[in-house]
Amino acid sequence: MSYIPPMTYTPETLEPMWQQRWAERRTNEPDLDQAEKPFYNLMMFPYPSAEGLHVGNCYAFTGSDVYGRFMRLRGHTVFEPIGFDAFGIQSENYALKVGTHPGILIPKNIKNFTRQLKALGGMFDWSRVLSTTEPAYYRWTQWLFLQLYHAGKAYRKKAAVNWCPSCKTVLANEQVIAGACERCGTAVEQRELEQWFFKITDYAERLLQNLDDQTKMDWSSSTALSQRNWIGRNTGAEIDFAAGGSAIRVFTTRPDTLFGATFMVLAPEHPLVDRLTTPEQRAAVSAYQKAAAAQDVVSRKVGDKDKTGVFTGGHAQNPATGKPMPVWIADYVLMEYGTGAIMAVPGHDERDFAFATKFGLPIVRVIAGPADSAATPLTEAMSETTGCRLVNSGAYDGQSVADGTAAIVAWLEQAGHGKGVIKYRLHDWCISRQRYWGPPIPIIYCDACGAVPVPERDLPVLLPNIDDFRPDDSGVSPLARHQEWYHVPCPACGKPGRRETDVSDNFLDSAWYFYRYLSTEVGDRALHPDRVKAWLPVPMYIGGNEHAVLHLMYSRFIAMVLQERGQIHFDEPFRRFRAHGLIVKDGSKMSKSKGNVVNPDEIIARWGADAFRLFLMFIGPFEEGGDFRDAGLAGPRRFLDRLWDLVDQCERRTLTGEELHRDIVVKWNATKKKVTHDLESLGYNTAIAALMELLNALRDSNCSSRMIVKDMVIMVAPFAPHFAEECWERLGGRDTVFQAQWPTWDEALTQDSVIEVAVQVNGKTRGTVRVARGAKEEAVQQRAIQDPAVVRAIDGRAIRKVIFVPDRLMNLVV
RNA sequence: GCUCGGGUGGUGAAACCGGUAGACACAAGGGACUUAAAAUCCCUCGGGGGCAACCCCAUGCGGGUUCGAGUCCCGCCCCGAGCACCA
Repeated sequence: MSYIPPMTYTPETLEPMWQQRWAERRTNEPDLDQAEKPFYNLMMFPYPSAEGLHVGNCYAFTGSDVYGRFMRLRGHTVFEPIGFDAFGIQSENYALKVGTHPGILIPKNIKNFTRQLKALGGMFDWSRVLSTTEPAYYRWTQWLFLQLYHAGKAYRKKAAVNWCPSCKTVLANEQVIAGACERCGTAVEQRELEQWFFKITDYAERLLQNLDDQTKMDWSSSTALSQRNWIGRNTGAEIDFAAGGSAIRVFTTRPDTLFGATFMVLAPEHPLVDRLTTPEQRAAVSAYQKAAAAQDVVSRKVGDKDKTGVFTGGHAQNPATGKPMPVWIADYVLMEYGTGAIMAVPGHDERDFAFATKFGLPIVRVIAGPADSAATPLTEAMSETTGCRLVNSGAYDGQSVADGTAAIVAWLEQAGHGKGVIKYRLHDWCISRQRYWGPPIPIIYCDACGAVPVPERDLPVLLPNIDDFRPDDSGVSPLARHQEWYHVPCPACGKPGRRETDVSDNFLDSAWYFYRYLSTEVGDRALHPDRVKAWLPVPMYIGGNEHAVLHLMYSRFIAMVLQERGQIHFDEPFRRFRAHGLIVKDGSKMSKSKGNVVNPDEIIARWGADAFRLFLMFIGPFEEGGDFRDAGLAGPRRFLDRLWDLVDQCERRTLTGEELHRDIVVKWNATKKKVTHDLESLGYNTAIAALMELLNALRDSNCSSRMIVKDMVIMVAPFAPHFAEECWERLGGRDTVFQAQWPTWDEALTQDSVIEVAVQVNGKTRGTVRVARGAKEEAVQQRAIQDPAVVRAIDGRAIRKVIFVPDRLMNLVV
């Protein structure tokens, strides 16, 4: 007899070996044109930061990968692509900080990310990897801009940006800290610049309605809710107030309070301000306008401020009461929402109340609650509506808020003073960035022809590789300094033209990357029609809720435009979306300043990627996240060690069902059922617990059935792929465990034939009885009243009532 | 301020539709093996009482509904996330 050395589980050699085999055998590179049951398993692609993969990335990718591998074992051809979202302000700011060109930094970061992602063992198709910074990619980002342009969904207008007068550069909102530049601390002001916008507001209603369409969208409810709030649908009315020969148009959600509108407030930059201002007030008004403009965009909008404002000297007329209303300007009214002007109803709006109180303007009650009369004084704004009625409102007195609203809107329409309208909080998408690190917007300005789109054949508009990519005091993108790039003939008339020097928003890159994965090797188009038809929309998208509104909303919008242009066959790109939870460390958020950042490389080196993956999926419900504690890795690793030994000892001969212990057979079938259901619903933590239970049961009963062990290896494969591959091979499997069949179970064998039923007396559990499954009430009761503890609890009293839940519990009420 | 999500042992967490609260795992303590340590294996492990069989208390707090509540309803407190002068 030859000596067989004990097999030992060594992930540090085994994992790289399998990663290499997957690459050599092209295990994870599906044929996109011939797939029988295609399944597109998408996860949000990472931004390749200099720090490398963090635990949050690992968590998200593992959770998504587990699902993809599970679907593959269930017989689908799974496409699981990966790429890098490497353009944008994050990369650029980091490059500025370390003083290295992003064109040098990014490839380095991508290389590091690639190494780490491979070490984590994801089922990625590395033959189709992409980066948004490659000309072969952003050529199509620019093409996409042109699609929107030609669809009439791209337009230019002036909009405010944050401007640091010291750094002489545009700042993103997140670079403004408490009204000051994050780098130099100088007070930030706003500047008006011509920028490109996409008309996402044209789709507000559709974006909202599709959220309720179960056939198109099955999303995490929290994500859908964020989108609803972001779109912010409001019903109300637009009302015109006559003022000095023209009309001030306002939007209100409370037309029922029209009789309580005692003054008007315009945004400082409202176009009518000039005309309404009287000579005596002119100086004060211009000073206020100037001060408002000097504020940065962020602090201008932050609430809880003291109300400020200036009287213009002009008046408007309330169409309902006929009374004159002084017209004020104040920065609490925002130009970009509604019409930039409001009718102020101080009695029933908190902000208007504060303003009226401060400046001594009249406050009138027009809504009364059940306990109020028309004359009850208002000590604060009253915004309740339920059970309330209109007062001091002429012919409308006594009507409910709902009836009054309808009646006043009807009167406004009939009298020509206004109409009922729906407004959305959603703003058009500003895609211009006065920056370097992004795809140049493909537009050329010509004195004769205006803004001319770059012809498709001239794409990509390459981002020139300039050394000085810093923003400077010119106030325009650094690209404007690159003379030979900047000056270009007009594509329409051939006369000298100038390129658009802004680049597009990073979110445009990520709004379409999942189409590009399907055509990475096809150079001449962004959308591969047959593959788009076969693989999209995405059946399962997993990502972080931090992208609930921006990325996910923009991707939906882009799909709607592409569908209208006949480029794709759907308007909702993500059939299912699931948001994963957040990983914290020892109870608090991981951050560099706290020094509690976990380095995945170290974890993998110490415990192995499989143990790491198993641990991440085990620490809590995937959609809720969990708490990372280093000690916790021991459990999953021990589980793998034990399963490894079991594979080692497992019997050569396959035992038949009859030879196995009944308890084990039940446990085995119940586990297969539970693990399958849990994986379908991303209940990874409980699926792993069930596998651990089965392993414990096998060990306790000294059972090493080959049949069961094989099933366990398959079920553990989504979590611990390298481990499973090796075990599979040792059990005589070939090629890859991922071509195995997912285990099936016998429903009749998922429960034991004899079960324990709890016996309660007056709702308190006093004992249990073992009865045959499905036992009748009488039989259970007969056994129950023999239990000594139950007898004691009944204490000779008569049973008044019996509650019986078959196979679970009996409650005797005395 | 508004809108979501969440409060269960020393810790991470389980608990199907209202039906035996604490599965699974970590940590801790004790034991076996070992010259020793590591690893491994076995036992204990919400709190209190009792020699014991057992009994009482316990899912953030206070009420309620129910034969029965971690789960449902009402009112609070705390933590996390998002939105925020949106008319």
